[in-house]
Amino acid sequence: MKSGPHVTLADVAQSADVSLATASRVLNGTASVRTDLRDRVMSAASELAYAPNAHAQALAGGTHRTVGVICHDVSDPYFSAVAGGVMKVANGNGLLVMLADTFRDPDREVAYVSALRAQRASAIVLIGSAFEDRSWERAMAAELDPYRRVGGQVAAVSRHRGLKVDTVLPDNRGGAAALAKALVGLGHKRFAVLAGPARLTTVCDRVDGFAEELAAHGVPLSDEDVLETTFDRDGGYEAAKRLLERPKRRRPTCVFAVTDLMAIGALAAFREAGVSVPGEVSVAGFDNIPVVRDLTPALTTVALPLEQLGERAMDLALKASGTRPRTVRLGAEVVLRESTARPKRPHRPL
Amino acid sequence: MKSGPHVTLADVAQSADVSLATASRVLNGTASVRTDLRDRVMSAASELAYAPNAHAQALAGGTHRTVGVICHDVSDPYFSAVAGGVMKVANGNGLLVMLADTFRDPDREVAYVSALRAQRASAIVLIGSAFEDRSWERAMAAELDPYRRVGGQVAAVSRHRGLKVDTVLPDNRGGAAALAKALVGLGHKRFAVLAGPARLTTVCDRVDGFAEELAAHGVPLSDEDVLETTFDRDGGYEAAKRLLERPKRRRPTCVFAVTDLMAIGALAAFREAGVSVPGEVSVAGFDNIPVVRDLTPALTTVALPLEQLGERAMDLALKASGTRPRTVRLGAEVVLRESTARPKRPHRPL
DNA sequence: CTGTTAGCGCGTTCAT
DNA sequence: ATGAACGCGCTAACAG
Repeated sequence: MKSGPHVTLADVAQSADVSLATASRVLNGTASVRTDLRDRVMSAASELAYAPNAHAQALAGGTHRTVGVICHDVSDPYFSAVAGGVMKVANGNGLLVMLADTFRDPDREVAYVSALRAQRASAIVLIGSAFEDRSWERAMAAELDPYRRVGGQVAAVSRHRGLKVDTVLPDNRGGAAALAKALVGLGHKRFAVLAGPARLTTVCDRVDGFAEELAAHGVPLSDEDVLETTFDRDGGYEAAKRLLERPKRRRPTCVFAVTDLMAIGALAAFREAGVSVPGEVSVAGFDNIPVVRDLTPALTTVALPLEQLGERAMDLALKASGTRPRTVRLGAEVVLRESTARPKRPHRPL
Repeated sequence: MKSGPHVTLADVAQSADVSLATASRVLNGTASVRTDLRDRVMSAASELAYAPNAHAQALAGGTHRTVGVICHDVSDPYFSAVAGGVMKVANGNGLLVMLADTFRDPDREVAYVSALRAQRASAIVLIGSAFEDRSWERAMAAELDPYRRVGGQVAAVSRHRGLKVDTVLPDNRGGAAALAKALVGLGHKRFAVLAGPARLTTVCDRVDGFAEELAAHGVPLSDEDVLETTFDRDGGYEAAKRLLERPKRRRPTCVFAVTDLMAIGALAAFREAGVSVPGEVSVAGFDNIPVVRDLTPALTTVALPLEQLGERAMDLALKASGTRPRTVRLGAEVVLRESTARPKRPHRPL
């Protein structure tokens, strides 16, 4: 911004005919000041529409009331719900938040941490699943470590392997396992999983938890039954289309999409193809984003306390951590709705 | 943040055995410096994990690379889509954005502008419908005017009566009118409108546009056919419930919810009550948030270019405005889908 | 209770 | 090409 003729504290002080210090004191309520001076300063400030320079305040050792939030994609309901939780407690604590949207670009994520560090944000909250990538972790750590060394707080939602940060951990594994169990209990024996990029820890955890539970029940899940696609609605749509290309007898009776958004895409694909859900195929998602209960059929999913995820993360970031990174685990709960049912033609074991 | 022992430019300079000025020059590429010095500074900086103090930079007259965005509610798909657009172009211009969530509290909105002003944000983008409220407008103007006087850029999405700011204006009125026309064309003669708080300009524009077009076709819309409720999914649900309390013959054949989210709530209420859509009642929304095409029945709505709304607003905020506030109008387009159909039992005029 | 003054970390003239 | 010094706007010691 091409610094216009900003009104400064000095202007206010002069206009009120008091010293700089006095003006500062009344504006900040730091110390008591004679009433008449107080009034003069206040009216001068409002007269001049004075706005303190936060940069100068910060520099002079005043407080930083700003925290940073790094989010994969605000327009994804999952992330925006979590971000909402973060903002709620930030708001409650009188904090300003700088919300960065990385558009799912790992590099941009690192760049933003750097920028937030420059801003001297008092805390940084990382929202979104981490990338399983050595060099990325190294780059991230190179920013985060010095930041924390000078007192910066960091908290993350989801598992970040290499980073030793406070984290709020939804039970991806357990939730997926519980879902698998419920689905097997319904009688399904032939599954497909619509998975996102394997480098995302969230994807791995969910797929693994699901697969292991299936295995525990003696239900196979071959590699070709796990379709990797993009981590969004269109990914789910596309993967479901692929499934539909298979001959009917080789199709699964139940499809687990690792996120609700992907499940929504899958539902759309099935509807277009005239494949009835849950008549011909059951569909389940994960997250329980607000809209899925209003779908037809309402989506079976694993419910995560989305807002809480954000709230707890901000909580962690607000109270200085002691020695080791803390972990807050939040439960996941299977919500059976209409998109899943007993399979029509139960598969016999081969 | 309790200022830890931050690494400063001076530290880097000393460690590299050069002057402060030299260190500054290489780090900013401001001027050419001898290669060996350059290298020494660079490695010292990286060795010490130096992060420039953005506050000091800003204060010293350097550039501000941060803009502010004020958003009603990030977890509402409409706002998050628009916010996504804003972030996209901010990102593209190397800007850091401070995203504030007001949780639909008008006062908080003013408070945030004040904070952003203190941060010397180079631009402020207002996302969300304005409040038709004299004293609110006054308070807002009291912050905005001085801000712009010193070169601050302001842009808003939606109509803000009292504020003379650059604005991106979706065609709420025209879109609603076009929708009304289409619905009348389908044969509907008895409508209900699920409206949000009348103080929101967006609500007014949509309701008025709809009502006027109906009137133009000789279709009445009495006051009791416009149900005021909250501006969210639950509001739509609740209002639809109220509709269902009426005796069947007094029910509308078509319901227009002023936002898609409200329409989703209404759809849920009808489904619960066993009222078929569009069999017994047609439902239409407004906005075309991503998920509505995936509903069953897919929702008829008025499509707004949500991301573009944000993009254009950021564009406006980035290029200094000349004299008078500019207005960018963006069209709205009716998208007929399955949630609307010809009424089963066309009403005869009384 | 009030005013004066010394930095906070950095960009930027000025000399050199 | 490099270095010394000033000032951005403000808070927090220190005097008075």
